[in-house]
Amino acid sequence: MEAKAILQQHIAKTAVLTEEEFDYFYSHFKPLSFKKGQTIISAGDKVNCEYFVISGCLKAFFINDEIKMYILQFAMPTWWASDYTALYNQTEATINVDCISDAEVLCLSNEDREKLCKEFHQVEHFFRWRTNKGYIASQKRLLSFMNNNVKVRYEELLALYPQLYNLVPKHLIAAYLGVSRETLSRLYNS
Amino acid sequence: MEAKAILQQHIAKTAVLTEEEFDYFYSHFKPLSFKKGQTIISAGDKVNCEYFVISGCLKAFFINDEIKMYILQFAMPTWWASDYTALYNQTEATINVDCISDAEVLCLSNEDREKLCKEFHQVEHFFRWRTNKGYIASQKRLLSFMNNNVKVRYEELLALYPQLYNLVPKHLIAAYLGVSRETLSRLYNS
DNA sequence: AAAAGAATGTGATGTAGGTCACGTAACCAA
DNA sequence: TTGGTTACGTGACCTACATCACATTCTTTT
Repeated sequence: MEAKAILQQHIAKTAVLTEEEFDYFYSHFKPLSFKKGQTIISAGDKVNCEYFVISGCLKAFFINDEIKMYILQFAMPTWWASDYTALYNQTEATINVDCISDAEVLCLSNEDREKLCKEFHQVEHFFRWRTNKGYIASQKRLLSFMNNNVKVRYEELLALYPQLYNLVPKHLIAAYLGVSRETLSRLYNS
Repeated sequence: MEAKAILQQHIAKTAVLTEEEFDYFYSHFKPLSFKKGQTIISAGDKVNCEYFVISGCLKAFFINDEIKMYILQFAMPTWWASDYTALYNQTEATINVDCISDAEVLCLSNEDREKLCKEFHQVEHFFRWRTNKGYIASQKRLLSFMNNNVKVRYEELLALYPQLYNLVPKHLIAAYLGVSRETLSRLYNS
């Protein structure tokens, strides 16, 4: 399936748009292809867009002073990714986004999103719903962080996204769970 | 200032409503008063409403099997609180909400929110913006959890909400930070 | 096919924070 | 005012996970 149809199906779950309206909506998205390892957003950048994943897998991550990486999100097909703090506040990126595998994405600028939200009530509805989903997921992850040890969190993650196990190197899973790769390695070899 | 004016001012920052529209909007909110210690949502409840705080302070928290409490959110005036997972998925509450001090709130049902979002594009806009704020804050807290030790998180929290220091007992601050009260106590006595 | 670079496994040792136990002070409620 | 509950402090000890160091794959690149 091509990009347009994937986006259309994704949107149709929450918003009702005519073919014409969707065509217009879609015309604001810019298709981009990236190779494995390529960077989409670097800390320090001006952030203008958010990215809808068509194929492949991205990661959104933070690097601290001691050069340790923490992964905020893996973005698989039909997921969205960006540095939303930077995007909404028009500040410099503190979050990086790059490609775990070759990836195709659709890029939507902040201004275009806001414009489309204003023009179509249904588009605004869609984005409210999407953010809501994200918010709920984020709260759940936070709770799991406070409440569960690494082992439980690891099992939770694999139960939720079994694809990750083969797709993503273990040290990135560790970076998502917020533990050292050594600890994770010991964990599942027992 | 009374409840209506507080809500109006809060909404006006992101949504444009005429006086009449706002009156209609406001008519869907039910004012409620609670005493310190009273419960608003208990785990297991059916959750129908979200709550906008006019005065006082609420906490939204989770209790695990070992009867340990983790606080997801303190809700101060002009903040919203509920068990959003339960509210949106129409499932039983897993999160509790209760009153840290006497509190006045405005209660809005899930159906009314959705109805108002449908009727007024501007209301939908407001709720998108609100959830967005929440999402960004939640991501930030998650990152701080992974990246910072308790001491830094404690200082971060007090810098962000200095009122909490006097308003909220220390063991609740500990429950928000996800540490034992003993550790927190040792921390700020050094 | 060789060389270089990632990714992973595993031991030894360090440490932040948890748990348990007990004491004191503050705050209600009758 | 007295007894009970809640908040807070502090010592002794324990544990999950981090860090460092080095060995062993597995993957690219040339």
